[in-house]
Amino acid sequence: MKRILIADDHAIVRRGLRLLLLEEYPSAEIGEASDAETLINKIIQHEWDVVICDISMPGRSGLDALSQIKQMAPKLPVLIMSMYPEDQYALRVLKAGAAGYLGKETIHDDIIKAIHTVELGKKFITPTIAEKLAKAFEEDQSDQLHEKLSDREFDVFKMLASGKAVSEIANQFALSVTTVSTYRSRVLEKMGMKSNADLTRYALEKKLI
Amino acid sequence: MKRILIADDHAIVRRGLRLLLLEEYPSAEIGEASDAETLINKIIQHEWDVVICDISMPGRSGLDALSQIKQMAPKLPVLIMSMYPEDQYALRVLKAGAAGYLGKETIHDDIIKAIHTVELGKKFITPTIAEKLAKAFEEDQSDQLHEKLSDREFDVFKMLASGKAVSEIANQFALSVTTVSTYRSRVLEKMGMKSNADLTRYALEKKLI
DNA sequence: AGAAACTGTAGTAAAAAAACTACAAGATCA
DNA sequence: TGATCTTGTAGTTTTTTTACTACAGTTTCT
Repeated sequence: MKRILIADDHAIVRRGLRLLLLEEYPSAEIGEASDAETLINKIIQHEWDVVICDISMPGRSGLDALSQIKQMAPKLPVLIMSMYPEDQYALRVLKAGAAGYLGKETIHDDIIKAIHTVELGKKFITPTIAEKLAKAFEEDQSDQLHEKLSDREFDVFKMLASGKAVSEIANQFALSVTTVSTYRSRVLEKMGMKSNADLTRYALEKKLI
Repeated sequence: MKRILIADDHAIVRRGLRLLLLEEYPSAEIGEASDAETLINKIIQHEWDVVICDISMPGRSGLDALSQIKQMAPKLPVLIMSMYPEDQYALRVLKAGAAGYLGKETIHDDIIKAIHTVELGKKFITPTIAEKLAKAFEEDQSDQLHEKLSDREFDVFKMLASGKAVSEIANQFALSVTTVSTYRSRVLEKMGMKSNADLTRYALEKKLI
């Protein structure tokens, strides 16, 4: 009698997933949430065995929700789904505590396998991701976040970290404000951070400024 | 043959000051600037003995200009004028390197006296300010900037320093965004800082977060 | 007691930033 | 050698932030 909670903003996806799961576990209890808030509430109100959560719900909230869940219920396994291929974001998601990453190539069997795996408290790692993990580990990527930045991104990063406004930076580099803004987004994305203050903290810690 | 540079955005004030100065120094060379940029340019182009600068030129630029001047020409004495009474901001101005603070009660004689004083490389301090200085010193105010904040301001300060957005804070305290924004302005003003990154740095240094 | 300053609060309007989107050229991986 | 990623760049639209301003209680000097 599994209790599985699905979070995705597309009703179609939820429906598909539900059918797929019921096929395997006919008597399972399936919950649905269409946004991060509902997801959190359902987790508070009820116990679940596994959560399957799309990362790109409205408002970038997949990762946010994940960290919130990890605080509230550290043991509840959360499988993160994504429409993106198994790129570097998979690592970030795992770092944030996900029990597994289901990329866009994921097929039926993978999902069932993933559920079995994470229920045992283990992580579901596809071979592709395993390799990335190994590489990341070797490069100690997690400790040198900023090395993943391109030159331009790094410039922008340093200036943001020291408190410069996007417009100031644009001015100084003679770029459009939106360009600098895009760099900022990428920097935050790549470094898995969400505010300039995080950048400042990081830079201070690493003595980059 | 004194060379005095006046910076104020009101033509009337510049004119009045010019006449007043010429009365005392008939052969003085008087320069005028109506905004911070012009002020900086005139300082680059020409040597001056004293600068008299209003603190509230368009865009909060009085203090900014002062620190820029202090970097370019550390020895050039800058007298800061202000329409505000000699309150706590006088201290901030002095801390930023001004040679003296001329408040709204300043009279003719004070200005002349101030010029004489600062030309000798000394600071022009009125008794009122001297007292404030002493008190500030005693309280080591300069090292405990955050103690000047009110409770609400301090709350907001901490949250800003840890990277919360104004809107998040407003939400959490159930206040209007503009209210929180006002607190932010006051915090920045009181602490003599200009960006959230400064707050973060300060808070980290003092281990407040 | 009275003036001046400080605090908590918010509206309006203007400015800035963020999210999204797009695209071409170069890098890379399979 | 294609397919996929990354990088540099920017426009549009939506959301946030900021600058000003205001105002009524409190507190604080004189």
